[in-house]
This record gives sequence, structure tokens and C-alpha cells, in this order.
Amino acid sequence: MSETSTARRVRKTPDQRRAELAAAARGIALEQGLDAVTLRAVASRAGVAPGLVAHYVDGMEALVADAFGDLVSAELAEVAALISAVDDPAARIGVLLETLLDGSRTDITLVWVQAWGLGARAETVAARVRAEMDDWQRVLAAEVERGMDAGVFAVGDADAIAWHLLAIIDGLNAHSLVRWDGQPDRRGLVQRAVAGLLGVTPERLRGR
Amino acid sequence: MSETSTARRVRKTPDQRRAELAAAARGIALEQGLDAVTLRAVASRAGVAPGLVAHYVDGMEALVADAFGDLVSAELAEVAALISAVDDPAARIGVLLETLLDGSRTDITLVWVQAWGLGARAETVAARVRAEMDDWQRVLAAEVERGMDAGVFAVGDADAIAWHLLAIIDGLNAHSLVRWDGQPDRRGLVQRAVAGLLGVTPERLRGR
DNA sequence: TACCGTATTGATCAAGTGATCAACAAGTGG
DNA sequence: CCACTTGTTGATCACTTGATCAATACGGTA
Repeated sequence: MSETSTARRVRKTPDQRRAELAAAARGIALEQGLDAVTLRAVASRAGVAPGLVAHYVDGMEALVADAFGDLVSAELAEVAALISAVDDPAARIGVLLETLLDGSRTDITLVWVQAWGLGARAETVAARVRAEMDDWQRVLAAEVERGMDAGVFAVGDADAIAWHLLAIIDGLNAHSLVRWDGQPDRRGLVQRAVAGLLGVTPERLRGR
Repeated sequence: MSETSTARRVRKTPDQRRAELAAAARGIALEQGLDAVTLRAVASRAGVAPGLVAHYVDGMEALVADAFGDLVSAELAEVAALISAVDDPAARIGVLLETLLDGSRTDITLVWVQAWGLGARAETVAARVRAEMDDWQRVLAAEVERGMDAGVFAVGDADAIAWHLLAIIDGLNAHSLVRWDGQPDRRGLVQRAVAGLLGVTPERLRGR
């Protein structure tokens, strides 16, 4: 179970080791939050001496920022892939909402929330958070435009609407960090709010 | 400027001292965030020895939870007072939205965001956050019901709608923590989303 | 096989955390 | 005016954090 006291040291490629450390950081972030991504915690999880982490990483703040960025961009790719299977613009957004609000993502939600908190003070993190938010917004804006071009959504400022979609999603998820119960009928109401934003009937979001 | 080395010690009522320490904690939370509410930071701000803070407080976690709760319930009282001057149900919610989203409250927004993050792991904090969220939700739900009773809003689940209003507000504010610019036309779009939720025209929220 | 560049170790430092407690003194009651 | 209760101090403990660096030893190379 536990490794023997005399841990035989293994030499690896700097790139490979860097990847391992990044993976350890991501794992800790998901399981215990960004504030648990500590030099020693990462070292321990990677089965490596504390000094090695410091050796490869350019300060813990950078490692945390990277862990956040990697996790969040992976989430975006995942959702984008899910959507791509659907054709109707409204239904695509419906699927997106259902996926992001199904309550099975408190781990990455915690990462988002903590990143906002950190970003309010640490500019390095803030820049990264801003970049990832921009990516999300771009994807959402593209979806909104798709609907507008197809004549399904009311024509308007797709960029601004995308920001609002993101805010609604993030707000609901942030709440769920502390209060899993409470929000009755999440699905239906989100659809109503978003439908109002897009100028469609809520039914359209449910996939016709 | 700085107090002389020999700080003459002053005796105060336990209640008064407790109040001072709580005030110091609130001040630090607003200016530097909840994670800066440290035993020594509070002591220093209150002009008191570190030991005294430990003496009066039942663990730092409790002090932080109280600071959060006090700040946030004061905010609620403030907003409630502001609203009470308006009569039209839709306009009341309009004022509420404008007030909470005018971008001048990043300090307390940071407190909220950090509280969610802390609450995800510390149950003491989570309970307090839940309680404060409940208070906010109650106030919002009362406003929604007021509109429904007056025949201004579409009849529906006032509780659920209130939760969503809160989520929209919190989501937008959380974003503004890291990205003050970017969100163009916040006002108008919030009104559209909320109008969709309430079943009124956006114009009604603007006060007729 | 012996060498040697370098990946890796782990002890160590300085700073900061919450918490404890014996000693001190302010100010009230006798 | 002197006691004595009790609010207050500040040194101290045990622990965690990020970071540094001399010493170690792995593993490809000659």
C-alpha cells in the first residue's frame, strides 16, 4: 500500500515530470480546491520530494493558475463536443444548460469560485481567469449568433447575451456549492430566464 | 502617527471589546477579503494584543463566519430600505437590480465569493452562508409575490424565481471581480432576463 | 565498466498561521 | 488608600507555507 521507506529515485524527462506535476496539481484542485494546491501536497501526490516541485514550477501562484486554466479549458472542450452533436440552435443551448447545471460538477465549480476570489487580489491569476472566461464567452456567443442567423433567436448583441448566459450559469452553480437543495425546478426556470434573453419560447430550448 | 512603544493598556467591557473586534474583522474582510481576517491582523487593527482576540473569539472560523454574516445582512438591510421608498412592484425590483449591479460593491462581492469557497469545505461557514442566502431569498420572494398579487408579474413559483434572481445577481457580480470591463449593456440585458423570469416587459422594470 | 551531466533529494530557512498561558495592571469596591 | 477581580499582554508552542541549495545517485555515453 505505502511505498517502502527507501524510495528509489527515478529520473524522468523534464517535460514528463512537468506534466506529472501539473496533473497532480489538477487532481488536488478538483478534490480539495485550489487552496489545497500546495507545494508539499503536489509533491506528495506526485510521489516526489518537495524541492522538485519548486525546481520545475515558477512559483506556486503560476502552478495554481495553470491548474485552473487546464481544468477549465478541458471543461469547455468537453461541453463543446457534447453540443456539436445537436443541430437546432435552441436545443444546443438547452443541452449546454442541462449539462452545466446538472449538479454533478461541484468540483470544478469550486475551482471557478476560488479562482474569482484569488483573481481579485492576484493579477497573475486574474489574467488567466479572464482569458478562460473569454474563451467560454466566445463559444457561447457563437452559439447565440448561430441562433440569430438561423432566425430562431431575436437579433441582438450576441456578445452581451453570452456574458449573461455565463453569469446565470455561474451564479446558479456558485449557489449550489453551499446549498445543493433549495433550488426547486432549476431546469424550468433557467429555461425561462434564458428564453427571455434570447427571445424564444422556453419550449424551444427543450429541443422543440 | 504610530502609537508609542509603551501602549498603555485600556480596560473595556467584554461586550464592547467583542464589538470592536468584530468591527475590525469586518473592516479587514471588506478591504482585503475574508482570507485576510487573521488573528494577528484583527488584533493589530483593533490595537490589541493577539492573545486578546483568541480570548474573546471562539476560533477564527467563527469570527470569519460572523464577519461575513454581519456584512451581508447589513447589505440586505440597506437594500431593503432603499426599495421601501418605491411603490410599483416592478420598479422596486428594477431599483434593486440597479443598486446591486452598479459595480460599486466589489468589496462585498469578494466576501460573498470567498464565503462560497470556504463553505464548500467548512460546514460552520456553510451554515452561515446558507442562512444569509435564505434571508436574501426571502426578501426577493416577498418582492416577487408582491408583484404577483398586484397582477403585475405572471403568477408562478415566487420562491424559485427569487433564487434565480439571486443567482443572476451573484453571477454577474462574481464576474465583475475579475473583469470590470467587458460586460457591455449590463443594465438592459439584466432587465431582459429578469423580465422574462417575471413575465413582464423590460420597460416595467425601468419604472414604467 | 567507469564516467559524468543532471534530475532528484531532503534538510533547512524565514515567514506566517491559530492557540495557550503565566504574568501584569487597570479600575472598582471595600 | 489598599486590595482583588478580571481584562489584557506578549512570549511561546506546534504547525504550515513557499523557497533555497548542497549533496546524492540515476542512467545514457564513451
